[in-house]
Amino acid sequence: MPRRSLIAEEVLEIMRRPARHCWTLDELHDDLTRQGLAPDPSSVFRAVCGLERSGTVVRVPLGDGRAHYEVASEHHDHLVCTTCGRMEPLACSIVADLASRVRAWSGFLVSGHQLVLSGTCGICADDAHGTSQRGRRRSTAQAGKNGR
Amino acid sequence: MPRRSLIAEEVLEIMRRPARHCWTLDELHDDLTRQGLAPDPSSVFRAVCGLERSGTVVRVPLGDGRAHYEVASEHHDHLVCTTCGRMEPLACSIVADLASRVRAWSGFLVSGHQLVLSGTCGICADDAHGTSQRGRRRSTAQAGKNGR
DNA sequence: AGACGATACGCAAGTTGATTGCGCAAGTCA
DNA sequence: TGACTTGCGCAATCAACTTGCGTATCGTCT
Repeated sequence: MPRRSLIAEEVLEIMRRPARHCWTLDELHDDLTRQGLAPDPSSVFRAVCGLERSGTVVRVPLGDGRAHYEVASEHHDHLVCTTCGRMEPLACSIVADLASRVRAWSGFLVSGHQLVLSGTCGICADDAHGTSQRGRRRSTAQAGKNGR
Repeated sequence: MPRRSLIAEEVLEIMRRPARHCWTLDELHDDLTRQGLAPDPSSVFRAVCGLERSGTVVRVPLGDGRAHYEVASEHHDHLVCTTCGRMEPLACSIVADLASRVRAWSGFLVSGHQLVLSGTCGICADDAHGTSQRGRRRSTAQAGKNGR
């Protein structure tokens, strides 16, 4: 039996929380630190690596030059709100027929895809219009985080 | 008048060649070196930065942790062959109706997207099957270039 | 033509995020 | 309990990108 790793367990529990959908190593490390554990970044990295190796979490290339991780589940795509920075999963069935269309179109055999949609999430759109009479949940939404 | 930059001009000319569709800084630097110029990598970086700032080229986040650049044109998406490493542009109209579907589906206002399809290109699929009744249109496939 | 200011570019160093080596401590198994 | 394995902190390394600085060169102005 593999020896249990405290950090890996905590990481997994953090990642299973619905508050957020996708984590960078940094964010995980911050969360762990906030919880009282103050692990070394390398330990977080190793924990996530282990989880990835075991197939529990997957790495999501979001195109911002950092590694993002999420718990493994049905393949899905991602919506990134450019206003609040939140990320939402997007049922991938919505692009399911793409493969066959592409194949017919160019002979390319699609075996996987990575789609990231950016724009404004419902909440932020409401805010912008001032219509916002709604219980705006907005997690720790750290805004921005653009530019490298 | 801005002073002309030899490197930027060469970079642009390389990127306009049809042989390839998407370049990393390294690849550009290699090509330039092969041409006899042997610029400093930082100069290539600055040249590309300038071109990007002027809107002549755009950075394409391909999710492999490196910066890829291509000449700016109509927005399009990308097909990456996992066998030969080639990258092809994919007319983006093929995912054009996605935005409205997503909006209806989740209230998310899509303003942009980045889609990378991976799989096997027609050539590699033919090769694998030996069936090679290739009539498939295709440009100059240069192989290799996987791995990090 | 010569002076001058701005820019390109090479060199070297710095930054950032990811990854690895090493050694100690703690857990597991026999 | 002793040997072996594994988790984890610390520090170092790596890769890709980015920046600072000094010099060479260009374009313009007089």
